[in-house]
Amino acid sequence: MNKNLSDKVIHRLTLYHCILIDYINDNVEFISSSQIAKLLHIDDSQVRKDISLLNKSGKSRVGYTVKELMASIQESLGYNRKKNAYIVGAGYLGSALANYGKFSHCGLNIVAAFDNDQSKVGTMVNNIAVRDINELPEFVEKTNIDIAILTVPRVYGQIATDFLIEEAKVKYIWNFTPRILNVPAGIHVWNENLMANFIQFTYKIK
Amino acid sequence: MNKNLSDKVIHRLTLYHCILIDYINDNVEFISSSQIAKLLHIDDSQVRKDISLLNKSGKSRVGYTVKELMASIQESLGYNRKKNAYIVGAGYLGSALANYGKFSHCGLNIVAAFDNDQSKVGTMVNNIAVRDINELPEFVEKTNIDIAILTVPRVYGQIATDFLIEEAKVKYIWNFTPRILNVPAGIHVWNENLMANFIQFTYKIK
DNA sequence: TAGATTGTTAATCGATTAACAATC
DNA sequence: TAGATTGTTAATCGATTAACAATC
Repeated sequence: MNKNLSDKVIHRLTLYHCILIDYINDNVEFISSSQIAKLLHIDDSQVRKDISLLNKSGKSRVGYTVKELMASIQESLGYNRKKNAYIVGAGYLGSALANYGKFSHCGLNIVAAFDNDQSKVGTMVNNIAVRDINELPEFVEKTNIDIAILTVPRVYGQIATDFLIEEAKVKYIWNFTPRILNVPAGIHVWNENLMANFIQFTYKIK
Repeated sequence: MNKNLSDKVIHRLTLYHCILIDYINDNVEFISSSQIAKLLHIDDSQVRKDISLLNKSGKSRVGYTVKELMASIQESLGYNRKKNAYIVGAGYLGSALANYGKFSHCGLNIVAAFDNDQSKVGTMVNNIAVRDINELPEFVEKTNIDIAILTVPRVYGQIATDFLIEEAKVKYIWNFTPRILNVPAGIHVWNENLMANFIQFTYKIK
């Protein structure tokens, strides 16, 4: 649909979506911009502006229809579009992600996991087989999957990235390692840097 | 130190810090603003401006001293300040976080984990004891820890939050549940919403 | 010296907020 | 009707980028 939403708008829309899930669960039919704004500690006119970008309209005196608004956000942001991916690094974090059953709600489908530790190869995590990292090129050749979830230890972050680019034609890397990956143009990296985030979170403490 | 850095500046400084770790490991003595900027795909004058906020100065023709710059960021952002916290919800994700040994690098010290599942209570994850959630109020009374890492299933997110606020005087919640928590003013929530982030990450795909 | 890099100001750009007419 | 809420414009605010003198 509309592919011109800014990163900030997209981010807020995902938060609105979270709130809408609760409203659906509570069987509430309508929601107002000020209700959303209050939960997120933002301005209500911003909420209305974001929603107007979806070409969705609300009702005066009533607000927005919860179900319609949720469907609209899902449609615009691609919640229902299936995105196949594989995990690289089947350690604690990789396994936790593999065991997180709810990723299907945002269209993420984890198809396989890879590791170089032979004691892990052949095991299963939540019905996902852990395979030898050397099988990755062949796997990608067959499946054309280009999203990697990178959960290797920090020291292997760049080496694994180089391997993914050269041998597995990766295009999207969801990076859980606490480092900045050096990648050529055209490869998209999203950093999920827990340590950095924690610093930001607790910056003001004490 | 300087407590007036904006969220955006703090975020970029944490990324610079990641890069500096690599430079230290590679025994490189100096780094220029354009080297940092290139890795992060941002403007080099922005890097210089951010660093100038630390009251740090570089050397013309040479750049910044890697060690000094890293120490300065750590000092300003509180990497070395110890922050005790406990985990609420010892499931896969909670356990993965407990097993993540490197949190000490950003000053995070996970002291305990709590769960309501009696089959988990009494077990250990990475030398951290899993305790009964009902022991939490007493534990907080003794330790005065006010940072909670919330890794319960989505449905228990708000209930657990209410409990933490009312019974455990929590002030900071690192929220890993995919929902918006309803909290009174004065309680700080940092959302680590993996599903929302994945949507944002893959928005432009296809 | 010539050349590379910082530090900083001014210009630009984008995002948020305020305000209010239109609507039901 | 009176009142609450949307939709949208204009005003404000903040963040990024461009430019360049100063430095070594």
